[in-house]
Amino acid sequence: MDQRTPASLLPLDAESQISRWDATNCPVRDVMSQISGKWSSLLLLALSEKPYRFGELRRLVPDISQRMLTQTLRDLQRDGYIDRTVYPTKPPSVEYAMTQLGHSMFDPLSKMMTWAAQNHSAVRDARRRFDASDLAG
Amino acid sequence: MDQRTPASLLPLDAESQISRWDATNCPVRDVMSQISGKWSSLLLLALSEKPYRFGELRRLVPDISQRMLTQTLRDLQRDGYIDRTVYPTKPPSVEYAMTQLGHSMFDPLSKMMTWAAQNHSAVRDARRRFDASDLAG
DNA sequence: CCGGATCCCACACGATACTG
DNA sequence: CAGTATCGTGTGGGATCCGG
Repeated sequence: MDQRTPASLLPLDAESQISRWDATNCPVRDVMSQISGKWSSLLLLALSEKPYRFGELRRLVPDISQRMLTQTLRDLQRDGYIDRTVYPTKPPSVEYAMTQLGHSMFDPLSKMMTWAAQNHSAVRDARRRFDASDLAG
Repeated sequence: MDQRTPASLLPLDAESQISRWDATNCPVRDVMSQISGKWSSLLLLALSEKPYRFGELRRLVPDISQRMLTQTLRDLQRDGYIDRTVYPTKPPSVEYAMTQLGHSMFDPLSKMMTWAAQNHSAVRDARRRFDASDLAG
């Protein structure tokens, strides 16, 4: 099925690799903790298509609060995934656009999201089975 | 089962897609919220190689607490990514092994982890630049 | 050896009101 | 329009002790 041992990173001599990934020294967690926020992936999905303005993003993701929209966009900008451009028009408008780094990151991320969408029912089934069988014990 | 065109999922007609992904109705977040836990990806990385016992995993990820190791393994089992087998030996031993579903999920996940490891420095640079320039203002 | 039970805290996230 | 400021909460996660 899948060829494991991705490019290089995971030669998976686990004893020598994983043991060094403590909390303060793990690049994977350092990078992914941002992406795995509640709204990051959805905003990246939107911006992977084309740039959007603040209000547009707000309408695209209706159940996000202004606070979290601002904060998530700021964090994504901080990590270099998106650019923020202010146009000093009469009512000011701000446009967010995905950077090159953001696109290169969204490529594998979108595959994760696709997998999640396609296998959602399988995961839900596994959960129901687990809850039904093992919980009473 | 998936009424919402997840197959193509990302043709990114955002107006018609994202707006429906509210908190209670988003398969992507439902699946990924588990994976994006602090320890899930590391344990999946270890188990993608070969099965491990509880104590072995504990030694592989030294800074994890027993509580979180137990809980994370339980959640991964619940979602169908790993199997748990108890051998009733004198001191009981428990082995965890990745399932087929787990391997199919780890394939895109490992690509995300590879990207994170390879682009860690770029992200860190972006952060330093952002903190230096924008924070004072 | 493999956990469960309990206590506790930090922080992500939400709701609301206010500003340039 | 595009944010900031403040307050409150749920929960992911750590430390520790207890049990089969």
